[in-house]
Amino acid sequence: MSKILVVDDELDISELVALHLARDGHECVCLTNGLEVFPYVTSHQPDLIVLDLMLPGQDGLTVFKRLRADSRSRTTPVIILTARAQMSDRISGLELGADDYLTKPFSPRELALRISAVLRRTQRVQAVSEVKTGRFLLDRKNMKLFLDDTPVDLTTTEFKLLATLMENDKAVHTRSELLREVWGYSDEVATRTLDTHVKRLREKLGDAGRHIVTVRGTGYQFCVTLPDS
Amino acid sequence: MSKILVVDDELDISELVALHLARDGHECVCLTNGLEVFPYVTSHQPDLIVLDLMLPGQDGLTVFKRLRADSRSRTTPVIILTARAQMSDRISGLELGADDYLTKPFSPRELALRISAVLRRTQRVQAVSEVKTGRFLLDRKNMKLFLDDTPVDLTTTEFKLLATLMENDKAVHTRSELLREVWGYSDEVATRTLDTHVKRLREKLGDAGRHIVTVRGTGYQFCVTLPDS
DNA sequence: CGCGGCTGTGACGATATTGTCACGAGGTGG
DNA sequence: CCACCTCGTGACAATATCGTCACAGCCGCG
Repeated sequence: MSKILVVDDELDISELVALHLARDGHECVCLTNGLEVFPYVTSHQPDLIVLDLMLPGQDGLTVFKRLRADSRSRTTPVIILTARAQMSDRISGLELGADDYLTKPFSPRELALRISAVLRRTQRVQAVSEVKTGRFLLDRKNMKLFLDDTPVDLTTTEFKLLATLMENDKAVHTRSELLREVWGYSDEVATRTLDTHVKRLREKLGDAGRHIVTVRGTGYQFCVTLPDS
Repeated sequence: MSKILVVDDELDISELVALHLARDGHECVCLTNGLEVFPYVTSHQPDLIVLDLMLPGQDGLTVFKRLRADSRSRTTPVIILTARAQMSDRISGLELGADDYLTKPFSPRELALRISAVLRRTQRVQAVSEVKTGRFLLDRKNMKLFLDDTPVDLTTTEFKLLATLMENDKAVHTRSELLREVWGYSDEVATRTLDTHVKRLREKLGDAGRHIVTVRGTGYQFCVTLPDS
């Protein structure tokens, strides 16, 4: 469900945590060295990071500060793990804007619950702006489409058309409905504009263009799953 | 700065907390009875609620569940106060989506820090003073840009524009959004001001100017990494 | 007071996007 | 099987958007 990065030099803790997270359906990656964190985060974009402060290579607090200073990871949720003796570190972490922290020793169930709570907050925001269905991810806020995680450049009209079609899987949109919602036409017009745009959209989508299904005499629908043929 | 509602039947705790919060510039209101919370929240819309579980009238957990069930308060940040003996309640609170919790006895400073951390997440009150990403280092405090560790002289408007674009990697900023945030325009204006400044900024950045990407029909985005081409 | 730096503006050209047209392909009903 | 209707497509023109440039105004400083 979500990509969780766990950074802890104690392998028994990481493995126990990973087991719990996998049970919740998350994809979990474990790192043990502070120097590995930043390169991993900027290239893999995890949904959440569990970060121990006591790390070899580069200590957790330095790693955290760097994550918060970089525009690619400054909003990535981070839960900091602290030892009881490190009360001052935990307060420093809070001051830097960690999303949560947990004091060792902790129960894996509690960590899993905190992770769920943080993800719920951050994914609630995402749910409003993103539509993810099948091979498609539609980012409304940024007017971007990703197909198989690859960005596809769409014009604003193409994006609006696709977004309208994807709003409800398999919903059939009439031509007049699409012309009204995407183009603002208010009355019946005989125009090939819609056809041309559907064509251009299908071209840009390549083989995934067939997810836009023509309903003859009515309009078009978007189908995530297609019958094999 | 923010309206904080503190709900605790122990007045000495509430008053100590209120004193600390006032020191941080917050406006603090204290309630002692669980039945008073919901009516107050729906009419006053506090920015954050500190909620003790042990309450007369209506216990804190029931109050919290009601807050989360109502659309007016579903997203209001809540920090739950628990006694050490109530470990099961604290986990129940997390499962319901509390933003944080604190176990009694606690230091008022720690609560104040947690409140700041939660408000920071929900309100984006503070911006990181330094943004370092890729070849760029943006020093907000001194209004300085360093490109490949070399200082680049920017005017105040150029700096504000770049800082806004760099806030979140790949976030697309519309023209009207940029005109509002950098120039303070409040309505739609047809102006080439933004284009001219983007041009001047790109000139000063040299080859790194291509990190400012035009999104036709929408505006601009800042991309730390660019596709090779 | 003059000069230089900064900023905003409008005109114009370049580029991208969009709409239209004509024609053919494909589907459907009689 | 044929006529008719609907849709797809390629080419082209129109329109919208962005980039650029030159200039003017403002402000601060020497």
